[in-house]
Order: sequence, then C-alpha cells, then structure tokens
Amino acid sequence: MKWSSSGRGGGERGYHHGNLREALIAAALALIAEKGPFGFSFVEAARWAGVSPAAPYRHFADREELMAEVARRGFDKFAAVLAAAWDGGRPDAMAAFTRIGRAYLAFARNEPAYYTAMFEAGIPLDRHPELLLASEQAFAVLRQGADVIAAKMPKGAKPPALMMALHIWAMAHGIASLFGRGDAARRRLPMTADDLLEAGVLVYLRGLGVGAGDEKA
Amino acid sequence: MKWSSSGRGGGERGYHHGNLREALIAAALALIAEKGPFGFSFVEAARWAGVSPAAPYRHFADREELMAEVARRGFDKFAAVLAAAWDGGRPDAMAAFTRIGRAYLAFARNEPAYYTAMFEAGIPLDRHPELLLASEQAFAVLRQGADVIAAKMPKGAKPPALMMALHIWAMAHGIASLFGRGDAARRRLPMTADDLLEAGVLVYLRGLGVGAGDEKA
DNA sequence: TGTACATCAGTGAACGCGCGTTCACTGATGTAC
DNA sequence: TGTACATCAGTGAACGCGCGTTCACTGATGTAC
Repeated sequence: MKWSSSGRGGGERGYHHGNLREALIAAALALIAEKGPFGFSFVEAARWAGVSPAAPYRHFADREELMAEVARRGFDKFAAVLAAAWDGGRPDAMAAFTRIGRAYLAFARNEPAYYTAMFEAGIPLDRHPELLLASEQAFAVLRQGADVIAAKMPKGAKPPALMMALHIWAMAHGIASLFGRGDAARRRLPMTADDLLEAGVLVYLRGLGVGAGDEKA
Repeated sequence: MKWSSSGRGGGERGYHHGNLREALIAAALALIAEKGPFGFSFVEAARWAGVSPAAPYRHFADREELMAEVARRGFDKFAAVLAAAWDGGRPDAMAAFTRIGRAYLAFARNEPAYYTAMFEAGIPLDRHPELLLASEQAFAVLRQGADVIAAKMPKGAKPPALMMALHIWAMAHGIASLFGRGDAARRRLPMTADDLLEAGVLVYLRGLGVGAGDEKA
C-alpha cells in the first residue's frame, strides 16, 4: 500500500499527512483483520497511520463513524463483486446465479475485515442511513438475479422473487458465518463451503420448480 | 434471580458470596445482552455480582474462560430446546422438523445473550474442546431429524442427511443473524423471520423430493 | 513574480477513566480430635 | 460437645496501561492582490 504523501515508515512526510482519511480507513481494515471488529481503537488507528492521537478527529467524529465508513465501502465492493459475478445473467440465469453464491463466499473469505465490519460490528443502521442504502444496493444484485429467474418460470408457478433472494442471501450468509471464515471459530466440514452452498442453491431452486432446462427458455 | 446466600443488593451477605461462580455467569449474560459480546469486562462482572475485582480469579482464569462457559451453557440449552421441538418426530417428521426451525429462531430471539456468546464472541473452538462438543451435540439434534426424514424417502432418492442438516442450519442461522435479532443492526422484512424460514425449509425439502405426503409413509 | 494573509490539518501535552492483574491479608467454614 | 486448626473464598489497595478526548499551538498550503 502506498499513500500519496508517503508510506508508513517509508521516509519522512511533511507536517500534513496528505491522505489521512484514507490511511485511517486502511488502518481500521488492517486492525479489524488482525484482531476482530472490536480489536481496534481510534488511538491505535492513528498510530498505525503515523499520526498523533488527536489527528483523526479532523476526519471522523468518532470510532463508530470510521467503522461505518469502512462498512459502507465494504458494501460498495460487495455489490460490485456480486454484479460482476452475475454478469448480466450470462450465459444463462442459473449459471450466473450460482456464480453469485460463489462470489458471496469468496468475498467473506478474501475480505474478512470488510465482511466483519459489514455484518458483525453491530453498527446501528438507523443511525447510518448511507450504510443501509449501500447494503440495499448489494442486496439488489441478488434480487435482480432472482427476478430474472422468476420471470423465466411459467405463469402460475412464478415464485416471489424477493423471498427467493432472501432465502439465498440467508443461506449464503449462514454458510459464510458458520463455515466459510478463516478464523479459529470456524467449524470443520466434510466438504468445501462453496460446494455446500452450490448444492443448497440447486436443491432450493429445484424446490421452486426451476429445472436445469428452464434457463434456456 | 436469586443467589443461594443473598441477592444483589438484597440485603447483606457474609464474607463469602456462596455462589459467585453462578453469579458471574449471570452477570456476563446480563452485560452481553445489554452491550454486546465485547461490552463486558471482568471487573464489571465482579461489580455486578457485588464483589471485589480480584474475586473472579478464584473461579475463572480470565475473561475468555468465563465467556466460553457462558457459550457452553448456551449450547446445552440450545440442544435441549431443539430436542424438545423435535419431540421424537411427533406427529410426523416434517411437522417436527419445521418446529425445530421455529425453535432455532425463537432461541436467537429470546436468548440473544447466549446466542451472541455462542456464535459471535469469536471464542476459539480449538482452545475450548468442551465448547466444540456442546455445539456438536446441539447440531446432532438437527442431524437426527434429517436422518429420520431421509430414511423415509424411497431408496435411490435418499438425500445425504448431513448435507441436509447443514443446509437447514445455515439457513436458520443466516435468517437469525440478518433478520431475527432484536438489535438495531437488524434489517426490516416484509414478513416475519419465522415465516421466511418456514417457507425456505419447505421449498428446500420439496427440492429434495420430500413431499407433503411422504412423512406418513 | 512576489508578498501578506487566511485556512485548517496535524501536534503534543495533558486530563480523567476503567481495565486487568498482583499481593499480603482476613475471616468464614468445615473437620480432626 | 467443644476446641484447634487448615483451607480457601473474598478483600481492598495498589500498579501500570491504553484509551478517548480537550486544548492552545504550529506550520504547510493555497490564494488574493
């Protein structure tokens, strides 16, 4: 990582940091990854960024505001990753939907710090509407996929797409929380988390009447 | 709540507390419920129990040991609640299995402090084998239900019961984490968490080929 | 191009606070005789 | 039944620590003229 004015310990920087806001966010991510969602302090983030303990107050009102910003960016990244996995529903909706599931788990695995800030930091959504909005935009990707799949079903057998999206989200989130993380609290599985989720989604979609051949219809 | 020698503030107690170990566990539960999994300190638990800050060291090596004991008891209660919901699979396996799902959510809702300690406190399972064992016993109830349902399916169409139990666990856990808690981080839903889970389980089981009539077979 | 000045990001010292942990101790309880 | 003693749960004072937050300040940057 590189900051605009200078790296951490990477030589002198002037009186002004130049990019302290970004540096604090990076510090929070590093510290969350290292010690969990409650394992970082404002003072420590300042130290990590090479700055006095009073400096962060120029950019964030308090610890929670910093945390909320980290979570918001996490949801933005999450939405982008899910949208890339969906890829316009190509080559067919079922395949694309399955890719979304895999991307969900991959994000939880590859970005545990973001994931933690987003889902486990206990940031009150009612006090951070921009965070709620970001999370809804991520969910909207899943919702969109569900819409497409539902639309391809015969009339009279269309499942409610919102419910479908919620079920898939819950299963992905449950698997990620219980089995898909790198920490020591994880439970061991006789299969990979990816395979477990893929099988679950397939069974679920079959239960809705979505057959392997429908997606071409 | 009442302690063997005296209540908190409920009159004098002697030099010995008489039931400090239990009182500390109760204190941890109360404080977790109030402020989240990281919102309690050893010192505060001692204060809550009406005892000097050094006293807890007679009963627990440190904070984590206390937390692990809370989580272990939570899993014991959880297993009991799930087993009661299963009720030997009466009157039929499908109905009993659905009851397990409801009991799962009810536990998360009614016992947020236990639930938090069990699933969100980040206690390393490899350092607390008794905790891992307790959690496996709770899962075994779900597993048993899945076994019974799988056994009633025709030969050649029996789903792997372990996978089935993991899917149901993941969906219940995902719904509980995302929608079923009383805290401010919860997302709003156009239906109850119970209805969402029940619908999800039904769709899933239908996907496995478990029809509404099979359970009588 | 040069100078004076306003802005504001970051300083560093200071504060009060609660925490975790230790220590020699005290006094209640139970038991051996 | 009574006494002496061992045990050990809980005391309370003390410590060093890191945190959150404040404050008057300093000095870099950008801009008006």
